[in-house]
Amino acid sequence: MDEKIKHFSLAEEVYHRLLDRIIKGKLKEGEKLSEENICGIFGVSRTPAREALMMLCRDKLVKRIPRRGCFVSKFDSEEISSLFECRGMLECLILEQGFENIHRDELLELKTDLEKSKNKNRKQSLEVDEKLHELVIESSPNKHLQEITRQIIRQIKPLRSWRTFSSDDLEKIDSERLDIINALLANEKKKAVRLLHEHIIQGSNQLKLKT
Amino acid sequence: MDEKIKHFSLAEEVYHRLLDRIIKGKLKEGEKLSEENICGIFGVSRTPAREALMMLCRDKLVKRIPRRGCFVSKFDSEEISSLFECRGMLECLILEQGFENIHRDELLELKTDLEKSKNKNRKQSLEVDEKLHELVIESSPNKHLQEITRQIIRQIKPLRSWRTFSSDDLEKIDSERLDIINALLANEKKKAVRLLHEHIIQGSNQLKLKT
DNA sequence: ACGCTGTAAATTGTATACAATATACAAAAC
DNA sequence: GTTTTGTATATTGTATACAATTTACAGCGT
Repeated sequence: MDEKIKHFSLAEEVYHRLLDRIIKGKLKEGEKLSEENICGIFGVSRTPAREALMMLCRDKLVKRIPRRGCFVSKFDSEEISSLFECRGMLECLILEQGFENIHRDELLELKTDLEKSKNKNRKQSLEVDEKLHELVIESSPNKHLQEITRQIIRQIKPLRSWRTFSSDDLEKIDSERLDIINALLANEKKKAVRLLHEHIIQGSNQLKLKT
Repeated sequence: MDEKIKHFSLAEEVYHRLLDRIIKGKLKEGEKLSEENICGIFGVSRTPAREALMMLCRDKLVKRIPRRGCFVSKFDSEEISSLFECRGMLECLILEQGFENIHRDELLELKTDLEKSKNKNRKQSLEVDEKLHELVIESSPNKHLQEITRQIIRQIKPLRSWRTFSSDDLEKIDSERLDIINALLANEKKKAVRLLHEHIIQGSNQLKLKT
């Protein structure tokens, strides 16, 4: 499925494929990523392998220790809190300012998707989640604020795969999302911001239970 | 002056020296940074030169166009506004939450520095500015929010060197800073936040005049 | 004079070879 | 048995060689 995307360079291709593995949890936190290994897996030389690792370091998904190598980033409970709090602050800041810019039609579409995905597979649920937050982010007129918010979310992504959710959890999360969408549709700004914040912190708490 | 710092690798050393040149405006916006040139200047091979360029891309100070090379980032008037607005939002968000955490003693020290640097050289003025904003940033209990705020500021740094300020401008900026410090010392939170925001937007406007 | 085309030069992307350092493990000292 | 130390191995950091692509420019035609 990644095959369709044509990359400019091998480095980019290796980067995207490693990124995918990290996000999907196939590479676990703390795992060593040696350059030779990557060369072997993807059939490239060390140069693009190294560059791919540097890009993952930029995303904070990999940590490089000089002369010792690269490791999939590890997050303790405190850092998870910190990341989600930061995300919460940014998204709420955006929503407070961009509330009026959210398109009702996309919101309604999302609501339909959400109702369809209810009681369905987890993948669809994640897609709806991403769309909802992306809709919020896009409401900001400030591209840089958008970018750093996406950056924080990218950092959080792998965490979700390291945790399995109960169907109860999933249902609760879905209903939180529905509430947010409804508040947005009803033009209830303050409520929407509050719910969005609670939803994000809630996500943090569920992840921390596992750790 | 950079010589004192011992770096782990050549790549890091080249990175820091290029960074310095960009921030000081010795490398102008849009300028081509070919790998061979960098090799020649710093006496290293292409590998560390390339890696240094990648690090500058991470900082958004350099833009890489595939198969065409790297160029010092260029900012149009709109992007400058956007960057400063983003910075303003982040610093104000931090100050609103971290107001109580700002140390009075460091603030008083800074005030002394500011009064000493008044009517002195521009370099000292810049140092006071950095300290003030760093003091605000450190007041946030959230390390990630701190980091992304510093990231935005780093992106803005070169802009200042591309503009020469009149002594009137400098005096005005200094007085703005003093007002902020006084508001912080007087525990006038709302006023401090408002002044901080105005100060940052003011900085943006002064830069845009040139562009 | 202007624009097109093709070839040569220059530059980036990739692979590989070499150097410096860290890791692992075995032997010796306690 | 534990710790230390030295050597071999493995891995990262750096340099260089090769491939692919872009850029520059001369030559040609109109």
